[in-house]
Amino acid sequence: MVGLPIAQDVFLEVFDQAPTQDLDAGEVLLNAGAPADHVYNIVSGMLMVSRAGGDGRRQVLSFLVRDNFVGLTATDHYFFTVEAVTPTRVVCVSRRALTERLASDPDAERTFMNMLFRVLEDAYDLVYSLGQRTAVERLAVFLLYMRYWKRLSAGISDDSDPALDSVDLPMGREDIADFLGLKKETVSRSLRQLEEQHLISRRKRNQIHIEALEALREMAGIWDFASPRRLS
Amino acid sequence: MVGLPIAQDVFLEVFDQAPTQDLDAGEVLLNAGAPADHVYNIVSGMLMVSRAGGDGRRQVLSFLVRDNFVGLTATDHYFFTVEAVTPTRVVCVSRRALTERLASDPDAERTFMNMLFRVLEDAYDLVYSLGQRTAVERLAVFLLYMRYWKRLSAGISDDSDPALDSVDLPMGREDIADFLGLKKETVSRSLRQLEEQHLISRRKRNQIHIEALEALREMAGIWDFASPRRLS
DNA sequence: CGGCAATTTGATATCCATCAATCGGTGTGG
DNA sequence: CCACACCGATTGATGGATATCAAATTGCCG
Repeated sequence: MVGLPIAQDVFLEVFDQAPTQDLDAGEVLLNAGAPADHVYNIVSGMLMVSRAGGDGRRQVLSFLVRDNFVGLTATDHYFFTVEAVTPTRVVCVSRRALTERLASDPDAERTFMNMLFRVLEDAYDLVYSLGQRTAVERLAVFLLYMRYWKRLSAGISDDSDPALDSVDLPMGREDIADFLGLKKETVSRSLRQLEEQHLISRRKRNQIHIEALEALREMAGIWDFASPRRLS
Repeated sequence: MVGLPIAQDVFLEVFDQAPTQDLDAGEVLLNAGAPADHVYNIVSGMLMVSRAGGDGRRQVLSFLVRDNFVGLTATDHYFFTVEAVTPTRVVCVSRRALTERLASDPDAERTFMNMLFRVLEDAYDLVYSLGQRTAVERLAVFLLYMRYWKRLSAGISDDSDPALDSVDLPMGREDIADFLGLKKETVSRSLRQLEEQHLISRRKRNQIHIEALEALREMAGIWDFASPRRLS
């Protein structure tokens, strides 16, 4: 539905000869309310999925990177908006084509359903964060997710690879805030707080050096999550 | 995975000759960490699904009623706890049996996947509530969900049926609080506030009369949700 | 180098949490 | 049938975390 990390081998075939589409940073891929007739797979870059209330409030539901999947819904209209955070390339497949592929290939269908479960687990992780965790804790979790996404994007298999010591934050503070149920000022202050505790440091505004990974994990309380494997 | 409103016709067959199990109020059906070898379907009563952090914090993920489905995960261990809110009867099927049924019946599999999407939409509704809405707004949403659940449980098809003017809150204030990311005192005060605005009234402690349905919907902002159909 | 937008920082306000009674139903025993 | 005790809910008083409003600052791009 919203974002599915996908086992490449299963779906490459469907997406292989599909047309690609390039998006600039900030460009909208699809809008809430539009007919949900296509699904997309990310080749490179980063997308942001969000849902807007009628009164200007907005909740960011997820950030998606390479090999994630976006655009599937239970109904025939999207109920979320997807836009590019960085320049992004996607491949585009009609919903029908995907459905047919799944119907004709039980293996693919099984894999697909497992991915749905993973997305659901991610959603519940977010629920736990928003319902139970403090601002600094949410930021700690977020940074670990960014680290994981970087690992995915770069295809790094070794968790202790030094390249993962720093992570970029390509999205604005307000996007982070709307993801974590905070305000942008609070995001700033919480980052500062992590810095003062020497868990992170910053040279450039949007690049975070992780100084104390284990302490950050401690603060994030990742063991309270369904998918700690991905954060550790 | 956590709670799936299920199209009865598709699954009755699997669950038909399955053994039933009765739970008292407060009794635990399954514990986080246990091997995930069974799935359950609710016949009557209400279950509560929750996830506990290592430090005593707890997030209630959902309340489930008749025909909802519980116990499926992507991994081989439950990562949530399920307990009965009211006396509850469930039917119990081994995970293998369900998997086989789904593998052999494309229709069932399709239906099942659609239900997964619905669960996911519910999870994102909760994310929106926790991230963006105030305490009173969350209570308003919660009451509308309770109304919907009552409608499901009682099998009422007409949304304007006067039986739906009142809803029971069989769970304690603390359970509601942990579902909505609040504290029990705030739940009390928010209910009082809804009462003072004449949106609801109370005769018995756990029975809410909905005095102004449309105003309550307004306050809940249900149009900001993925599944407004179910709340209206 | 200068201007602009995003971020950070500061001061204050608000909402919700916390801590502490009190209330009110419910069940039990006299 | 009433008195009492218990437990959850409510209410009250206060505190703390985050939001809000308002500068300053930074860094980026022309």
